[in-house]
Amino acid sequence: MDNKKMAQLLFPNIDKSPLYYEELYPKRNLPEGAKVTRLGPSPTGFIHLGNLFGAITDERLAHLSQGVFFLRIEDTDQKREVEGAVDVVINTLRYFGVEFDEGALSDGEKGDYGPYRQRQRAEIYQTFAKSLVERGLAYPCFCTEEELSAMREKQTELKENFGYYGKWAVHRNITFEEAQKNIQEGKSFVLRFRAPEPSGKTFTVKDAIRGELTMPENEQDVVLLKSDGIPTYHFAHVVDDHLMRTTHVVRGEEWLATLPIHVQLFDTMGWEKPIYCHTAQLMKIDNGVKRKLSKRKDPELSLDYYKSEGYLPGAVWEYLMTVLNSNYEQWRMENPDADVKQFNFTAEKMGISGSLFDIDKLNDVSKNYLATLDSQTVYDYITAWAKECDEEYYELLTRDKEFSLGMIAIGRGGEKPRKDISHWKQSKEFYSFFFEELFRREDDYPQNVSPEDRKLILQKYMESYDHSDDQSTWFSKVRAIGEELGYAPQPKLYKKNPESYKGHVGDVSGVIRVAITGRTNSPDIWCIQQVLGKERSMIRIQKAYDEN
RNA sequence: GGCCCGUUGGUCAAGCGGUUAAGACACCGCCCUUUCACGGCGGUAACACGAGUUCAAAUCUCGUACGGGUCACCA
Repeated sequence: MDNKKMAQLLFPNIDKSPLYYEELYPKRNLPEGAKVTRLGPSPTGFIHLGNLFGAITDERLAHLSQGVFFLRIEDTDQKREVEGAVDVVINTLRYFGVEFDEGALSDGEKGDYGPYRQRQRAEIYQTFAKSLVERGLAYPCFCTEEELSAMREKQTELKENFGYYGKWAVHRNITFEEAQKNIQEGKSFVLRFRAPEPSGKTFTVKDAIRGELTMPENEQDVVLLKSDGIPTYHFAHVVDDHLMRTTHVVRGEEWLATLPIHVQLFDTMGWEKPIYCHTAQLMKIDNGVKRKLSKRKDPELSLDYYKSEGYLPGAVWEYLMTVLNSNYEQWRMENPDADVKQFNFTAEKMGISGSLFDIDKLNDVSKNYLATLDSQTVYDYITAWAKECDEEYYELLTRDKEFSLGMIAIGRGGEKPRKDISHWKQSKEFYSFFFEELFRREDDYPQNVSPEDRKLILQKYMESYDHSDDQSTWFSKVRAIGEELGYAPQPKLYKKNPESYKGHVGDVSGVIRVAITGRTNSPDIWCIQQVLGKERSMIRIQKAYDEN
């Protein structure tokens, strides 16, 4: 009877019963095997690759099974909340192609299982908390922060386990009268779970990624509701994922340690547990040490970074898929043109040890991905990116669209497309010589060619140049110029008899290449000249001639 | 410190008691080739260590080492 009184004392304003909510949020009517997943970011304004990693897992699991993927904002910690962070989360995820079926949206909510912002669910948590008090499974704790840290110090001293449990749980057996007195004195309290007496027992759960896990039962009297009446993650997770009828909980392995709490809570509530999928952490090398990606230390791993560098969402997906599912690359080789969504993504194929984030691999995947796009598509993406991130580049790209399209088209399409570009920011570097504003000589002329010959080559080149020559005519002229000056028309000839020649046609074209592009390495010169136009090409040759 | 998770080449990784221990990225060499890129061929390079179980162990068990996570009125 005391428990009922206690419950009423603690939650005088709660008048609904758990049953009310059970009926309000009935089981979902979904096809057999459909998975319900959720992403539960806290609105701190920082969203990183790890979040996307999890989001993709959630999204694939749900949609491959005709299930539901929803967004729940876990804003139970008011202190850490950053203004506008919810929109940042939603917009960033949308940019990266993660769409939710229901949940919190920037302009409201969608779905029948809301509200989807945890602070708005306070009453729901309190209803279930109240029922736990009634059952004698939760109690108020009036310890202050100071008292708790003093306790912790003592535990350290005595080398006992930290925490609020067993004999350390000072308010565990608080009486109704004591509680009433404290409340009347205006003391604030948290609601703690009354864990079973320490027994040393273990239990096992099946994790979809890790298989069978054996862990000790929880014996900590964890906090269910904070003094402001808002739940901790543990309680919110259990209540929400039950009422929202989540079937699969995907989260990072840092949650493994608290899994015993969650399992115990589900069991005492008498609810069916979701299937847990604890993903491996994305790691990075820092001073030779492999460590978890950290929000504080790794701003370059925030999703905004990839956006601002101009990595395409599709490319990032492609990369993440190779990390997420070990058989993805194999599948991709067999299905080069298939949509990534056709891949049969499974939790079982996910790795269990932390993966290092590999920027080289991302770049490679990204190059392959971008090579499959047509010029117009690339133009659209690249200008959209530049508009937001690089005004100068945007101006250059858009002042003559046909020109830019021609530039992008070089080496694109066909059997063996060039793979020069991994992300848009880098494309500016790559394309720089197409624009007078960015053009400069970066490399030296070929060593084999003397300064005198250099000048002669450029002169003869100008004299013989005809913009309407096709590629092979053009090249045979270059060859002829070289031959006249003593350069082998074929590299092979030169290699056979290096003494008989000054160099070979590659050296001759190298001079022209440096004159036109400022570099020793570039796409095909003829193609570049066609895009540049006769006039600009000749100006560059002339300029190089004058400088030599 | 307690508890939990992990450890296959430089990186990502297949592997599920018998394999010459895949593949991808990076690197190197060769070929193709006017440079580069693309493409093709080839190469260097790995089961953390020690016991045990077994005819047989990268695979199972136990220790050790190392790495990571977690022990909040944060998620």
